Amino acid sequence: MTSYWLMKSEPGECSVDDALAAPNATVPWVGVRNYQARNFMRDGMRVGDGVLFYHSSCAEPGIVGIAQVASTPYPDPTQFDPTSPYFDAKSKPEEPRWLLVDVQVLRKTRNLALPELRAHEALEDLVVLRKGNRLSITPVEPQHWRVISKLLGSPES
DNA sequence: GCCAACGTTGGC
DNA sequence: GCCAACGTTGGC
Repeated sequence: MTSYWLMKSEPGECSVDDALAAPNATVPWVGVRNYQARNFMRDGMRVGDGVLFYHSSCAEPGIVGIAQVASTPYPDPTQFDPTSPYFDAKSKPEEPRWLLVDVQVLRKTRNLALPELRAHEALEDLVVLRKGNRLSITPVEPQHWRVISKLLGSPES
């Protein structure tokens, strides 16, 4: 059973264009340091799950691409790198605290920005639209995925 | 820069 | 376990 997710990335860190430029349009989703978000990657995601690629902390936050989960979970290497902003001194290689998955961009879309998302009643309960939501990874209900796919103009399941 | 909302930390 | 203080996220 395929699940769907929304994953936030700051375009200054890794934009959808950056991801597209990577080999196989695939990037390791480094830097998640929130347990709930980590647990979604560790326990919830399967290879092939649908991903909405979202730009956050930028001029026009919104959904900018369709992607998929492209690996099973594995340790985020940046947690062991003292020069990385994501370094976590309390995490040991024999017991990694932070896991990630690879994400492959399938296609770039127009920017389906927040005001447009909010304008659709069918997306009222989309987790990322909920007030105070700060989670960088949130599950997406199948009906929300369908609505968003349609808005993005894809021949989508 | 502001601020609401939430997560984490640490004293007790 | 409680909770105040603090830090972070992220839209505006």
